[in-house]
Amino acid sequence: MSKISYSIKKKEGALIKDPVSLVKSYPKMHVTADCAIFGFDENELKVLLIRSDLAIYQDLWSLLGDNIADDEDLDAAAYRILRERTGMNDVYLEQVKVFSKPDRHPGGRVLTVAYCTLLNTRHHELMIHDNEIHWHKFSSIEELAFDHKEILDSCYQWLQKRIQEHPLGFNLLPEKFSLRELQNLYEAILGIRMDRRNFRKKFASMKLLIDTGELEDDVPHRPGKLYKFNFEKYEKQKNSWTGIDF
Amino acid sequence: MSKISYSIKKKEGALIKDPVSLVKSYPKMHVTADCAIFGFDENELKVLLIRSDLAIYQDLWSLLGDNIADDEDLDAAAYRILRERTGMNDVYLEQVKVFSKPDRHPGGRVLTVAYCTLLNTRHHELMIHDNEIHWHKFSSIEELAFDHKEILDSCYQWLQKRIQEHPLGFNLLPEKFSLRELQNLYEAILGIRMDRRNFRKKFASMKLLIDTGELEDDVPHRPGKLYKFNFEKYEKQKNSWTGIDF
DNA sequence: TTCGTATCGTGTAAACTATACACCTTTGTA
DNA sequence: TACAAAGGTGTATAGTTTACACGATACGAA
Repeated sequence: MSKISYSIKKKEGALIKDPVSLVKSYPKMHVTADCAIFGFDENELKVLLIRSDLAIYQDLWSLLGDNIADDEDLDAAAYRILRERTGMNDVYLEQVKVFSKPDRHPGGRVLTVAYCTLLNTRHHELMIHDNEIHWHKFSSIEELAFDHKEILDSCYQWLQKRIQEHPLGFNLLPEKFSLRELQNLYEAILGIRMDRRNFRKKFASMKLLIDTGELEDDVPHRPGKLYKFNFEKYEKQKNSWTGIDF
Repeated sequence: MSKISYSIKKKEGALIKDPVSLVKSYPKMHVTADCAIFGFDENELKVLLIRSDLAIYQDLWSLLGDNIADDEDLDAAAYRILRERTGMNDVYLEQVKVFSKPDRHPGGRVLTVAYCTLLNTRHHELMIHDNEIHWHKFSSIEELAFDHKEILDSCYQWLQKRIQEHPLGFNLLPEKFSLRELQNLYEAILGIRMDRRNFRKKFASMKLLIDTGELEDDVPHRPGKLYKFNFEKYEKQKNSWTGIDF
């Protein structure tokens, strides 16, 4: 039984009137948020990494992370990290999992909350000025500092699962995109090939795509129509949403 | 930008040789684990709650929780809480989400990691000796101490979703159970009625039920067959598992 | 012992959904 | 002008899900 277990409080018998001194008697630990920042570019899933500044992880890369400030909500901390590093505010971001192995950080016990972040690299690339930060192909990332490879793999699995339940993929694409780009994205993330006609039918039946009336203009072949994702309509119906299924 | 942001470290230029003093400079906070402990009894979903010992939450109940010890993994902490309160070791338990609002605890900032726990009440009821702890009907829980109602609701939503992807429900049932009990469980958790024949077909097609050859012996009508869940077979195939779908 | 009640156990037809598959069109480039 | 590359579309088949009904069995009460 832990030395600081709940049962100690109960032995006092009477109700506790001073929660502040109670909480002060509890142990504290370091807490960070780490963001697995995914982008999609040249038909490949990319991850934004920073060069580790710890000597023992020399030449290794790590996820972007930071401490949680004393009065800061975790989601706010994750948004702050994104804002500081990419300059962007309107980024899709979701909490994935806490990583808590006592020895996961060489500097002592640090608990970290993993966030999965999806953004469009084109939209964001110009705002990154730190040349220690780069986009890496997800498929060629082999080793990272700390337990960040494990965290990244968890976030990728989370993404694979989540993208089949909700249309998150649009956060990785430009505002206007062709159906081919959309299909390439799904194929890259899920690691499977799909039938083009069936893929189009599936998205057509969701009725969440808006035909912009525009065409691609930078392809060396017949250009496809450009669509926008109907975020508003999706927001309205997502409570009764049951999944996409590929 | 946060006062304790990552970028401060980078200004030093050279690589950091002493991660321990680096980490010591970070802020610390209190961290707990709270368990939403679900049971199933009399065709109802139940939750194990403890009477709050804080005066400001007098007459309110709360989830079972405790601090994380300095050298303790989060999952280990959740198991410890379960072991201390129910006496059980072999309980199904999964991390759900971190709750981090700065003002969620009246005694100061306490970050908590929510765990969803499933157990069979019959198997465990005798081992609970603390009379401040009771099973409550999930459907009649209206207010809890702290933000525990919000946490419980998140865990319930997690359970509803998860039980449609993986056969977790068996953790809430006795070792041997009838198909009617199994269906009652799913109907209670999902809040829907199902066709008995289709429900049976679905589970039959999974081939994860073992016919014990025994019959119910405490029902005032024709007894049903008793089955066991084939945990071993499920463990082997769960990596390639794609879902149940009700 | 018999009857009423509650549940058990089972199969099939219809509706729906997912899959496999091919051809002509459009654009750009050589 | 013809070749290369992808766009855009429809249909038939297989597979899955749903809706639905009846005889059998056990218990309890009269």
